[in-house]
Amino acid sequence: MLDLNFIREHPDQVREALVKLNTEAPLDAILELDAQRRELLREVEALRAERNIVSKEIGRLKESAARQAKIAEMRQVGERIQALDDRLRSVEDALHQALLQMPNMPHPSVPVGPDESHNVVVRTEGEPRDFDFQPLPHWDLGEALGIIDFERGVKLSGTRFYVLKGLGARLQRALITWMLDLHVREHGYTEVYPPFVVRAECLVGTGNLPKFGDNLYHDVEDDLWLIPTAEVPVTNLYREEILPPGSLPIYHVAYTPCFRREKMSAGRDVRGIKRGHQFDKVEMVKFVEPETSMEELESLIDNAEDVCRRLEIPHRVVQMCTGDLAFQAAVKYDVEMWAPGVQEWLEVSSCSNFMDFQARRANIRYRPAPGERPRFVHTLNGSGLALPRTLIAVLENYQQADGRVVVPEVLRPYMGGVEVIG
RNA sequence: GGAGGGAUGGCCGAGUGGACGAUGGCGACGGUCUUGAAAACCGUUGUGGCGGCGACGUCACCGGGGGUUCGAAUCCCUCUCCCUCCGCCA
Repeated sequence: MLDLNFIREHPDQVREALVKLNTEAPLDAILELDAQRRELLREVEALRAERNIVSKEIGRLKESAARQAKIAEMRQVGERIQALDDRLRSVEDALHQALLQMPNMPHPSVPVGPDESHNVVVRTEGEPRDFDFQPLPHWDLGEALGIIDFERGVKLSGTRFYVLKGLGARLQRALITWMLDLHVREHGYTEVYPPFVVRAECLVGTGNLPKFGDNLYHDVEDDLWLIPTAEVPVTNLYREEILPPGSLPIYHVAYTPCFRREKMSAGRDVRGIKRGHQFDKVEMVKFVEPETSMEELESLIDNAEDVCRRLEIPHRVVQMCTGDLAFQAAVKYDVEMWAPGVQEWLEVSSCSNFMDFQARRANIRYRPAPGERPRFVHTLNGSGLALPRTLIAVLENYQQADGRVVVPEVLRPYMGGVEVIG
């Protein structure tokens, strides 16, 4: 959510940003509703002040004609307050709804462009391996090795579901545990195990609702939502809280499954395990002081890249241009691993600085020092990493001519010493 | 799932229609006293909206929302959460 004061004072900046984002939002409605709200507030508060004073007088007066007259007078005032309150409430509801539709403002450093074709490759690390044979895509490797079962996944749950089996399941579990250990031991994160279903408020807090409900699984009976990412429960850990002085920065890392209906991506990437309705992810979430958030973003990206480095898989960092920026993000970088089988760069991590956008929605504040006024924190998050795509990259980069897959060095202790799959 | 009891400030806890944004205690912070500390004593100690350059004024907030009333922490409705007992259960 944007600061209403900011919108009121800089409507032209906001309008300009919307053009850069190549999107639309109810800016004019917000300005209009805000003006109405303030006018109504002024009126209703003056009446309330009057009523407060006279009501106290009434309490002191003995029963008399004068007292009855004042009561009658205040009854009228009460009716006017009631009427104004009703209008005020509907204006505030409409204003709030409109504000929830407003995307974050892009950070000044974000390159301007209409769509993903204008994203910028910031750096590339590692050399793609030289193959003396034709590297296979993971779906062929996985099936041949008996570690991915697509058909039975579909039998159980429909399209975009699959089953990992044997050393395939083990490899994913090894990756998860190793990544968690890496972020906890080397990068200073505290591990969190959150609920996988949340209330709607949490999704509003992170920015998934109300705009992107189509992409979520919703249990109607209990009105709970399956999380699309650990970002949702972990960011909302401190919803409606004022963190005491000295709390920041907070670094959390969580492993969770993620559930996405993918209605918006129907038909894309249907082959393999790249895009499923359910996938695992290790997610890093940071709560920091506003002044530090851009540096914190750098180290967050580096933490994600470190996973790639240690797995010895080539990766690159891509900065999203304004037209490809997520609704909630002020800045966003993707980390992509090279996958030689499918011959593409796979997005294994998405690292964003939301500034105070989520903090406003979720009302997450901190107190800089004892006695000082609370301020909104800045929130950031980044995958560290998404499992299916990392699994793809491992399988495809470490495949041998005979179809077997070598286990990356760092994972062997987590694989019970297994060095080769197949 | 059934029955009952609760939710008040950082914490504990009083308050059942009018001087209550809220008694008191604890904690924290500042001060007096002291060589220093403790004790004692004094003081400070929530969040947000609106108006104002500002001192400040004003409105709202006693779990959330709605209602009754001239007036609500207090009465009514509703939702959420917590606790106790019973049932079921990995």
